[in-house]
Amino acid sequence: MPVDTTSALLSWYAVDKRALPWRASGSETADPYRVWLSEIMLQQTTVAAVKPYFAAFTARWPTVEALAEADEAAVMSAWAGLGYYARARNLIACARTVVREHGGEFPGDEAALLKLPGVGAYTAAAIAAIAFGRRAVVVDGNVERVVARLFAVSEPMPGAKPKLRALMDRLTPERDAGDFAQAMMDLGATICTPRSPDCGRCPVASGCAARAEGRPEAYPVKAPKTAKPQREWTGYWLRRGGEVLLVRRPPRGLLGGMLALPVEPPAVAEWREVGAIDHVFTHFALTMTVLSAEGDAEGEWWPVERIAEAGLPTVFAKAAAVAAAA
DNA sequence: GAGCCGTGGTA
DNA sequence: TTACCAAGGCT
Repeated sequence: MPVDTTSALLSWYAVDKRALPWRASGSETADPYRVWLSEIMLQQTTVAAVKPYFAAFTARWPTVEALAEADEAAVMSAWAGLGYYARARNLIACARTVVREHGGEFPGDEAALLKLPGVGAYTAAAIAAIAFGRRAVVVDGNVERVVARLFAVSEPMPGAKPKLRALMDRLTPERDAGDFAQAMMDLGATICTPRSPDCGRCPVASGCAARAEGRPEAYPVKAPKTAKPQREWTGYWLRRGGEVLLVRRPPRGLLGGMLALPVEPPAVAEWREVGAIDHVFTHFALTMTVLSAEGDAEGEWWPVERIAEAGLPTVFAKAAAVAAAA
């Protein structure tokens, strides 16, 4: 390579890194709690979406001890709208594990981090490197894309993952592994983007094999995706005076543990159709017909005027908006 | 290993 | 509008 890719990226990052709320500035030491919280929130989620949730969580629960003592329903409600709700369930379990089994201090070892709920290979490596200065090979979607382009890896995903990790291992320095990982992720997020990489601004373009081939956006190679099935649900808006019936969904699976509208009919006679909403999940598309009635049943009764504070997942927030307007 | 698991932004 | 995509983890 014409330039040392690792050194060039570290130099670029020192000057052009993004200022992010969970990122230590200047000579500050990264707070493992904030690094962990941000990494969990950032899983498959954009920086822009995470920012307000990170601010709200750190204001309300400034330490892992505070989060460990939090009411579970309050945490689930605070997470509402961010998606992938298993992350919130694991967040609580992880905070309690850190307090109970690690004296309230996050472990610095990658292997110990990997045992925590909700912490997988990527997150364990990221926390070890960023919050504890350990050398760890951090591989996320950005890293896979950047590395696939740097080396023009032609093997399709996900089969190429081991090769991409080995290449990242080769690039990762002994010191500054955390900065290097964040440099790779910043590069992937801002310059080496999926659809239209801005090679003119890239600090390592001269060493990029995909750039040399002329089609950097062709990497990483991916297999075609299958179409999403369409599903139909019915949502029930049961009113009792100024209140509406909500139910707690089962602890696992789709929207697990979240407050929701019933999707099985409460035993009420006179249902009236008030509208329908469309929503797209990761693996299926949904049309939900919304029925309304007056009556009584078992569950949590919530004031209709304060439905926005209930912490409903977006699909049910849409349905509630349709029903409340009818 | 492959399917499950949300949401909002972008082209 | 449709399709793709984002600092993945769990089973």
